[in-house]
Amino acid sequence: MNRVLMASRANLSDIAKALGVSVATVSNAMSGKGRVSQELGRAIREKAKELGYVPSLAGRALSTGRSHVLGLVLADIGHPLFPQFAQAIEHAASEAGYGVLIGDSRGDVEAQSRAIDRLIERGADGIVVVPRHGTRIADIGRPVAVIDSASTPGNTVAADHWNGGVEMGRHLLELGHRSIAIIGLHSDSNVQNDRIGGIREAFFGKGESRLVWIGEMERSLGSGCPLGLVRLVEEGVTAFAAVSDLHALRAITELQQGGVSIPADVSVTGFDDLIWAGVIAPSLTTMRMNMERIAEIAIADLIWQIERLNAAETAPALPAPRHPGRVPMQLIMRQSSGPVLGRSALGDRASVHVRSASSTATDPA
Amino acid sequence: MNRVLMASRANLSDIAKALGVSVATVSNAMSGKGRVSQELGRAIREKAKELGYVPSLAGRALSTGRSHVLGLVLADIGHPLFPQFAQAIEHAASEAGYGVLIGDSRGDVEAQSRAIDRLIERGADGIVVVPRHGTRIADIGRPVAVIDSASTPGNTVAADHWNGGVEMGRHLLELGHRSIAIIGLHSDSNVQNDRIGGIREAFFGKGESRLVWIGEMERSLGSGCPLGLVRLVEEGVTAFAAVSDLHALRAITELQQGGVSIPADVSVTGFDDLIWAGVIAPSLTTMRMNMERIAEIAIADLIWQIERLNAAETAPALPAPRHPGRVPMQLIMRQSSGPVLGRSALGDRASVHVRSASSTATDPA
DNA sequence: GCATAATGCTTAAACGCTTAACCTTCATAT
DNA sequence: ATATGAAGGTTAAGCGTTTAAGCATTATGC
Repeated sequence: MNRVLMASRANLSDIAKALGVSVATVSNAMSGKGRVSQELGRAIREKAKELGYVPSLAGRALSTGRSHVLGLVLADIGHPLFPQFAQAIEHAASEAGYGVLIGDSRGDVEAQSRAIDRLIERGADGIVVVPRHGTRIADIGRPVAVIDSASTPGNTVAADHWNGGVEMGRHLLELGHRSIAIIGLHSDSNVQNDRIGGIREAFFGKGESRLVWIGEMERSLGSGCPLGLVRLVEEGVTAFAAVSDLHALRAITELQQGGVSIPADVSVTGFDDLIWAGVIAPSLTTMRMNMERIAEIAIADLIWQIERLNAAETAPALPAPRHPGRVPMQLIMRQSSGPVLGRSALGDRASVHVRSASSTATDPA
Repeated sequence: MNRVLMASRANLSDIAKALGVSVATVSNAMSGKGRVSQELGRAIREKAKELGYVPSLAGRALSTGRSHVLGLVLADIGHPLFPQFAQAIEHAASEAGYGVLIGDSRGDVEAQSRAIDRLIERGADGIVVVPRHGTRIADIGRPVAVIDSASTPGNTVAADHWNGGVEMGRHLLELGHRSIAIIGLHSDSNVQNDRIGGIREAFFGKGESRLVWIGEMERSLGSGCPLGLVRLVEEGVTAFAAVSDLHALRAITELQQGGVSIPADVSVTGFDDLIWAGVIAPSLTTMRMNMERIAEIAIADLIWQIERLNAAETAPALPAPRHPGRVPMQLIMRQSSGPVLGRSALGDRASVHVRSASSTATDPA
């Protein structure tokens, strides 16, 4: 029965007492639900403001059975994209009057379910999950919105990774690239597979694309091992399309270290537009998700589910807010991708050395 | 009065009814507070498990006035370090039985206070703040733990950025570097200032250190502009100590693009050990915070404050858990820092040219 | 002019939990 | 033998909100 923390906070009954009305009336006036006269309503709201009234979420939660809190579970909370997610989700949720409780799954699949359970126990009305690659979210007895990839079963909304891939492929084609290497981590991520699929679709019949799986190489050569990209350049690859900025960064530094100039000698592109993408040299051409939109949709869907549960048998059928499900990605063109220069891409290492001087990709030297 | 969401959840009274005892007894048995016989206690806990009892946080919160939820406000939620923070805080809080509600301040100072207010309104028992540079946290009427830098007023706990700087400076000195450039963003970040101060302290009397402020350069040259680091190399700088991996990355790519080889020609070091620090080429030598420890301390302090408020006049004085306040940082040695090679650092661009693929800014042509 | 309805408000119960206060019963000290 | 106290419960109040139901009072329909 501790009153210290909440000390000075006025509650409904304070307002009621001050105005000589009943608590119920005050509640009605504040929520606009019951029947209250115009003037009394105004007076109450005024008094509320005057007393600095802030509704007690705990009281409300107890009474309504809804906490107005959403859980956010990122499978890989360590992922650099997490901030963007968190920010977008928090914003969208907050706009809708919900708070966001974070859950950590420490990367591991089983822990993911535990994290979800914990959030539910804490009273979350619904959960937003960005699942670990290849995980299927078990049916917990509460609304869930899954953000992953359109090809993930149960997916609610996602960036259109496939089309993003297609666009990225086209971008490279337009620049004249005909032989590229796609860099991915491993094949059990739906997101990556979609992106790769898109790129390949764009290249189908128009160019050659080979695959570099970082995961496999690291399994045999150890984490952080060189990817042998310079050799690929010698073999004629003129562009590297990484499915994540993280891998693109790795590629750029490895190539630069190997004396390959970007974008003069080869182009490198990424995905996600991570925070540093714009400030490295050369700045990274990448494909960006519309997080705000994705978050909005996920939250809207979640809230719709929650409200539907409430309406239950009462209302016949709340109209489902049908959304696109796939949100377009946006190509951010920067310096790391450029036109293929007119030279035999193969074996001409000497010219690479000479010309690479500056990033003036157009220098005919 | 909606029962749908919480549908099947058993409550204390269900257990009480099933066992023919009073609710209070069940509550006591579960919390271990009141007086309950061994056997009854066991029986109750058993029944609770059988019925899948999960305490209602809302009920408890309403009754005790404590929500067991902490707020986390990152000034710059977009910062790449955020995931680490969030993860560590969530873990520490969760261990202590608290949930973590996130608040977004969208970078801006005034929004930071609003975010804090919102969390308080949502009933957070206390707040963890990683403030925006140079912000002072106003006294909200609730426990706060500030994580920033020891030189920030009101700071609760922080990595020992200064000593981290000293260690980094020593590391470079040991490698033979006598002329370095320190790269920072702007001078109103206490964290950066501490790091810089430490590095300079190490170099004091033993070598020369100059400063590069990215913020200033960008103000005149535009965001993402080149920092002119190659020129500094020509002037004799043999190492760049960035106060953040973000800037180190920028330096590495710019140097590599300029044909400077790392670590053969110059060394580059960072701070924070961001996720990609280990996989770029060359992998980045950096200074890492002990987030787990910092989070632990912050949470412990917060909970202590909360409990003290509860104890109020009751107990005379809970012993304050005095903690170090500054948590040591750890040097992660990787490939980007190496010994100064035996050559005149100045003007010997030829050797640089030969070894590195290309050059431009330095090309005498 | 009378049944009916709408309006404006109050009463009271409920949500699930905690906790102070009280009531037995039995063991121990005096 | 009687006061004392501990042990093991129970009762009941309270946290702040919502909401169904009730009750006057005033407006509306015919």
